[in-house]
Amino acid sequence: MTADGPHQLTPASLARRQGVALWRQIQQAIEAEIAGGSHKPGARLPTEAELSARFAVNRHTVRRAMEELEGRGLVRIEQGRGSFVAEDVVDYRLGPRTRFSENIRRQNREPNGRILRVAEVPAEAGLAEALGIRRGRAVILVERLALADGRPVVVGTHHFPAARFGQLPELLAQDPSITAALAACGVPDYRRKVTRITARLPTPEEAELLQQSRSRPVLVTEAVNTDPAGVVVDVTHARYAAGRVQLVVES
Amino acid sequence: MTADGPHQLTPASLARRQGVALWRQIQQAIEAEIAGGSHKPGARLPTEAELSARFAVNRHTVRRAMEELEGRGLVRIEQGRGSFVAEDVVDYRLGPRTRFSENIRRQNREPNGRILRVAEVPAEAGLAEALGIRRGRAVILVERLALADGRPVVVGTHHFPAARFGQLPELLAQDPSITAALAACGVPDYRRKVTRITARLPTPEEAELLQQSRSRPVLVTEAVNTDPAGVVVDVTHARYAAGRVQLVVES
DNA sequence: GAGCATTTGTGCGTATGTATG
DNA sequence: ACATACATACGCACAAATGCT
Repeated sequence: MTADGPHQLTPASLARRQGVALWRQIQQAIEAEIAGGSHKPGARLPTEAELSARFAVNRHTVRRAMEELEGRGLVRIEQGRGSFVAEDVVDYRLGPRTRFSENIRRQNREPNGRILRVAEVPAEAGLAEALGIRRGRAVILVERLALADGRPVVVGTHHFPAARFGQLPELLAQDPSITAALAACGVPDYRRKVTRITARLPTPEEAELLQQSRSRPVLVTEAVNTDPAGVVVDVTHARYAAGRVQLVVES
Repeated sequence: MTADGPHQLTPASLARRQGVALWRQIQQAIEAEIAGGSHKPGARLPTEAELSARFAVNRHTVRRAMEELEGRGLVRIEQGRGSFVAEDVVDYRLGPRTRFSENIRRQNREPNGRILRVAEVPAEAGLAEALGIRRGRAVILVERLALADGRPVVVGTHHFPAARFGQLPELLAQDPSITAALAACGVPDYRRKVTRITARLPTPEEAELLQQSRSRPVLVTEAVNTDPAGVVVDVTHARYAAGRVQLVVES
C-alpha cells in the first residue's frame, strides 16, 4: 500500500448489497472529503476513471454520484476538463427598490449587462392582466443576461406595455441599463410590488446562458414593478443561477 | 399501423447523430404532450418500457429524459408504481409576520405540524453570533415537518437560546405549534428580520421527509426572528418542497 | 401471508461522440 | 493530429417497491 497521491482517503470499502446504493456511498465519501477540506474550493477533483478505480466500480456509478453532488451544489463538472469543487456565492437583495447594478456593487463586484433579445409581441391572457392592458395588445419583451465580475448571475425577461414604452428598443441598443432606459421614458423611479419565488432545474438554454450545469437548480422569480403612481411598469421573469446567488429578503 | 392507445402522438421520429441528444428529444416530446394537454395533471404516464418501445431507444435513454422532466417539476416518478404528471402548487407568503398556519389557511388548506426532534446542543460559531449568545452556550434545536392538507410542504430547523426558552421542549410535546409555545414563554409576538433564499437538490433525508424526488430541488431559507424589543428569538433553517410551494414576497 | 407480475432503481460492460488542451 | 476526460447510448441482469391474487 504505497500512497501515490492525495486522494487515497478511502481506497475501496463500499458495502455491497446492503440497502445503500453504491453511487450514494461514493457521493457521501466525496462529500465528506470536501467538507473535511481534503478538496478545497475551486480545486480539481480526480477524474471519473480514477474514482472508478479507487472505489472499484464502473464509471457510470461514479458519474451518478458526481451528478448528485453537482445538483447539490458541491461540485461543478465540465466536459473535457474535469470536475471541480464549487466556490462562493453572491448575496442578491430583494426589496421594493431592487436594482441589479446597485445590488452587485454593494458586494464589491462589477455589474454588467447584455441584452439578448428585444421583440414586440402580443400579450397573452395572464400577462395582459398583470400589466393592466387588454389581451393581444403589443408588449415590448426584453431579455437580458446580467453578470457580476463577468460571471452570469441572472437571465431576466421583462415585459413592458408597448403603448407607453415604445422607444425602449432604441434606448437599450445604446445603453443596456433598464433603469436608465425607463428614466428616459419618463419613469425616473419604480418599485417592486410582489415577487414570487420557486426553484426548478434549468432548461438547456438557461443552463447555457448561466454557464451552469443542467443538474443545478435555478431560482425563478416573477416580479411586478410599478411607477410612483402605482401603475404597472413591467412584469419580470428572472432566473438566477442558484449556485452563484442567494436571494436576501429584508422585512 | 393500428392505434392501440392514446400515446401514439409521435411513433418514432428521433434525429440520430445530429447534435441533439436522444434523451433530450424524448424529454421535449413528452414535455410538449403535457403542455398540449395530452397528459393531464395527476395522470399516469406510459411505463418506461412502453416509452422505450415507442421511441425505439434503450430504457436508460427514456429514464434520462424522465429524470430531467422530474427535476423540472413536470412529472413525479414512483418506484414500483409509475410516473405521473405533476399537480398544483401552494403560495407561501414571506413577510415580517410569517406564520405557517395562517399562511396555509389563507390558501384554504388545512395546516398541520409534526415535531421530528427536539434537542439541546451547544451553539457553534455562526449560530451563536446570529443569536447574540456566546459560542458553546446551549441552544434548543427543534426540527419540525409542516404539512398542508396532509402533504409535506416544509421541514424547518429552529434554534432558540436555551437560557430564555428552556421550557420549549415540554411545551411542544403538548402542542406542536411553535407560535403557541413561544407565547407561553413570554413572547406573544415576533417578527422576521431577514430571509436568505437559495435552492439546491435535497439530501436523501429531506427528500424522504418531504416525500419528494431526489431530483426535485428544495427552496432553502435562513431566517432570523426577533421579539418586539428587537432581541433575536430564533434562527430558522427551512427547506421547502419546490414542487409544492412558491414563496411570495410582498414589498 | 406467500407468491407473482409489473414497474422503477442500480450496476456492469462496451462502444462511440464531443469538448479541451 | 493526438491524448484526455466527460457525454451519450445500447444491452443485459438483478434489486426493490408496489399491487394483485
